[in-house]
Amino acid sequence: MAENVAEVTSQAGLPAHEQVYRSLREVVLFGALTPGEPVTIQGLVERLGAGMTPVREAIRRLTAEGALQAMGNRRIQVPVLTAALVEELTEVRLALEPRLAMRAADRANAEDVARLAAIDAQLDQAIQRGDIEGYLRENHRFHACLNEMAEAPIMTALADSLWLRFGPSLRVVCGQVGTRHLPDCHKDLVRALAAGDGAMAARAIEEDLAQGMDVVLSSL
Amino acid sequence: MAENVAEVTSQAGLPAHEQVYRSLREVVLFGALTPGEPVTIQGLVERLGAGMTPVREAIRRLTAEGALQAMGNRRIQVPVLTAALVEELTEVRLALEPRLAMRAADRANAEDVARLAAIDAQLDQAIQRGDIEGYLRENHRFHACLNEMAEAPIMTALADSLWLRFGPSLRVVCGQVGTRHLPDCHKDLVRALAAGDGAMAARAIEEDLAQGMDVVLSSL
DNA sequence: CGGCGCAACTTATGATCAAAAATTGGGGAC
DNA sequence: GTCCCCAATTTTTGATCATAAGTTGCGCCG
Repeated sequence: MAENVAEVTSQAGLPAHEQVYRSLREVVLFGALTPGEPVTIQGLVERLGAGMTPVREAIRRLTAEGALQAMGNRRIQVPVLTAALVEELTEVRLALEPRLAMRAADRANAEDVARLAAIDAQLDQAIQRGDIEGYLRENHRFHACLNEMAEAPIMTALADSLWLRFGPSLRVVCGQVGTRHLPDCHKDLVRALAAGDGAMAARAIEEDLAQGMDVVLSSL
Repeated sequence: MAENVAEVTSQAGLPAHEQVYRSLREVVLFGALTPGEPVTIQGLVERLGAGMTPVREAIRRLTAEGALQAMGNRRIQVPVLTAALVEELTEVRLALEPRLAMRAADRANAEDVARLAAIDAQLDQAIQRGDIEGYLRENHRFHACLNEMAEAPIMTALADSLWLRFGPSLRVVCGQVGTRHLPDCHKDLVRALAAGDGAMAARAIEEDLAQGMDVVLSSL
């Protein structure tokens, strides 16, 4: 091993701290780290083949977004969710994401809808395959894409940071229950977007979201 | 000059990057920097008497929270709000803060109410005095205190990060219109909390918030 | 008006010092 | 004699700095 900054993410031209940030973000999002697992600077320095400063900056950034948690005694770990936190996350997501979906419905053109449908198709395949990593990736991509369509940078950023908070737990859940029985109300959503029906889009995302968070909650 | 990390904030025992973060946060929040003003690492190094690494980390953190903005060409500035952004900010705040107020109303005890009332009294004094800095500080403290009472860490963190986004503009506005004519629906809110009336608290905060953001919006 | 060069700033490294955590060994209790 | 708990030591990790190298932007000269 000992290759450079990351597996796939490494893009020349970007500053090292940005590359480290993206790698680490993916790591958190798709569950290479489990909740409670300690994150050490030096560990990342070795793992990513980067210097201390970029790693340090990336960690601070992720910490500010809630993806990592700084313990009092200068140690850092992936946050462990409690039931109360999951409920709060659900409440906030329910406050934000339906709004985003509604805006997206107002703005979506045919090309956008096709893109989403394509992602959803890949998602289905991943589910059929039982490919957890694939499910997590495509599911996130679907929502990220949808949110981006809303053209509401602040809300989108917030929604993204929320995702970082439950990503690791989602991975754990998938490991326990497999990819079947996971929510997928995306079909309704795509239909709603195609029809430009904001209210229906909001309801679809609400359903998807509530189901997803419920699975997380039920796994403690 | 050349004293240590910051005017008031400097607390021994805290890591330097934390101290720098707090100083810089206050600087942004209470308008020592105006929107559009460039933020340089070296400038802060000199201004705060800290090393590069802590400053760098603080900047990344604030950037992740939306308090600062990274231009593509590695330059950093205080974000400039557009009308669209202010509207979005208003929408998100309206989605979050009434909820927080409602929760706060459920939990507030007499002591909490007294604390808020005390802050509000100080706020009134600042307004009478025409003390812009005081107004900004106490106003923020009032809302921060209220949000904390809701015992919803995630929502509180989000609300705080939103505040960082319009803080600088709020300062500009105050400079233009003075401290009179600024919204203050805090009396209603304190009453609602004392009565444990969540709906009323939500309405009060909604009003306060809408008025405040309106002032910001009207100043472009 | 376009291109060159200077100056300011950023990025990144590696060394150094400090603080926690992990480990190990000794002493006492049963 | 064995086991457990505490304390000193070792080791790992974090924080910070000084500095080297690389960019960017701007202004000046042709």
